[in-house]
Amino acid sequence: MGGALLQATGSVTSVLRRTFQILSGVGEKTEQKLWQRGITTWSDLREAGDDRLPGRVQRRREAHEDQLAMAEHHLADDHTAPFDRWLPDREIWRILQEAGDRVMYLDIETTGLSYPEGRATVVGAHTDAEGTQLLVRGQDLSSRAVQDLIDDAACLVTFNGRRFDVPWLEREFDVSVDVPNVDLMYAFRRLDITGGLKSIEKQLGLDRGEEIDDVGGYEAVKLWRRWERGNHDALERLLTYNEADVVNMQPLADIAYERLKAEVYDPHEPDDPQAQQAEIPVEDAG
DNA sequence: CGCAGGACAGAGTAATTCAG
DNA sequence: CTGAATTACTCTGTCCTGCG
Repeated sequence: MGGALLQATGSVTSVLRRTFQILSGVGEKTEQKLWQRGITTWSDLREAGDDRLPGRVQRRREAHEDQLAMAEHHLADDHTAPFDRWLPDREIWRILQEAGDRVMYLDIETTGLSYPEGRATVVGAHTDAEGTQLLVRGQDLSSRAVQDLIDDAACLVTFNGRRFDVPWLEREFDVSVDVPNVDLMYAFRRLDITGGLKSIEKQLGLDRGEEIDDVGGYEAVKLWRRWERGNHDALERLLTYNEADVVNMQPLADIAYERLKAEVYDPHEPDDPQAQQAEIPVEDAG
């Protein structure tokens, strides 16, 4: 695999640093056009002559330079938060690789679906750096603890968390969540993989321990009630369940990232004279 | 069971391309 | 070059989803 090393230059640059949709007036199509013309990184864009750029990009050059400088600046400081606002929602997954081991997989259990009748019972988080932390109501679950947890993250990964977990935490614990949130539900929906977390795990062949295979969301509510009535095992089971959720989200996120990258970026890779891919159709009419 | 917000469709506007 | 046709982007409004 001698030659692969040279080509690997391309894959070292994360998708986020190939992303032009953070720029004004640049959407999906314009970004693809840039990629196909061999302008694949931010520095490519800065160095490209006007003759290689679509008109709408030429005309916005000054604004784009400011926007790129801003993006570089935030990235250098590990501030991924602004990208959550700059990127169209469907592309927020591109932040994932940038956050490295500060990606936090987050999942909460509650006593029901609606607030404020329901209350959070377990807040579970998993990171490569810290492992799994489970905050339990009545023990170590507090606004402070939740805020500390979130402040450590450069990026959250949740399942339906944009609509459930994160707004819930913001309301019940009055925390501010100033980090991007990659919601795997939407990432997978984009890959035509639909269903709940457990269903998707199954579809992808990920197995959780069989002793909690049958635990669903509503079961988590009942487990908490049993624990409140004095059943110690019920809490153990609930915690095992929550931990499985946050731990399993990591491979899910990896799969989603790789597949989305393959779907979104790879088909628009520029023709590389060193890597003659015979199957790239040449259909450029201009 | 309630909900925020994502997908999708349609309309309106701006930019780009193309024929002549 | 010009005007028309095409393409891209943005905004608004509906519908629908999976969370415990």
